[in-house]
Amino acid sequence: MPELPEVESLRRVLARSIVGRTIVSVRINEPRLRRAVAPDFPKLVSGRKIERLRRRAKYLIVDLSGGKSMLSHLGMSGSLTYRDKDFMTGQFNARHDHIHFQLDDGNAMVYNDPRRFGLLKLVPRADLESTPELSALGPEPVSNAFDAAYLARTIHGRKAAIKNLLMDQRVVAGIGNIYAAEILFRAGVRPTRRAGRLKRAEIERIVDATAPILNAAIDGRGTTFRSYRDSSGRPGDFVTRLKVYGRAGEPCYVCGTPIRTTTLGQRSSFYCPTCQR
DNA sequence: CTTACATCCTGATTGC
DNA sequence: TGCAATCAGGATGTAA
Repeated sequence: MPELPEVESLRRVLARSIVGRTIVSVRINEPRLRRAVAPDFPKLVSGRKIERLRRRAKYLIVDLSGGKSMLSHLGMSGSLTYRDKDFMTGQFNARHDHIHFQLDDGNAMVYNDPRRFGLLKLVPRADLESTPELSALGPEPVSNAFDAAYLARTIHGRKAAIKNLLMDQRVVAGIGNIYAAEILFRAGVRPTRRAGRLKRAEIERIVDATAPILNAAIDGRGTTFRSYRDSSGRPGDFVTRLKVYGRAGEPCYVCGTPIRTTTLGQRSSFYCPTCQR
């Protein structure tokens, strides 16, 4: 379920505990994720030191000693949690704990994913940019590369709904269903609008709304709508600041009009029919 | 190239 | 209460 803010929050919290640690062993309980984890994964990861944690879009990249990086994506229901050997022992439901990373300080990191839509693979660091998962990604939404000129050029002539294109990782990388809804509310643009018909001013408002929404979500350590937890098991706070997502029928905070819901690209969409045109 | 849609899978919630 | 239908933060592969 994680979008960019959840993965970034995870990266920041997890980094404090695991950077500098060495992975002494890896146990695979269930290799069948969206694609199967390679059988030689444990052998190749064991003995490697964790040098750095990075994020690209919704991917977490764990740089290991020896020149390889672990590329991970949490899919809809994945989580990477830090298990303190003294503090958290026995407090977790171990169901769906698919991959267990034993660290040299006695603590552990566990990949848990009920729906198994996630990804864990090892990639030579030099090949990261060309690996299929990352090679076609659009710009980071919180970066200078994502500006009005870029977005205007990219969606020019497109007939798809703007919300679907904001969630298209090739257009801009890291936005999912929750934050697409929130960004469009802040921009005052209805999610169903055909992207190619947007005026320049509307495109500018979308771009201008993006970084504040995502940064505020990161500050709140992400959104816990149903089950997201950060690496320490703590829920995110941004749910209390959602303006439209999950608020069908409730009054718009700006104008009081009931929030509406509709379906776009098989995902539910929320918007204020008054504030968003 | 673009768009629409099914599909992978389990669990929580909703509706009758 | 019980059970079935519906929905869930995502990405991809196929077809049109």
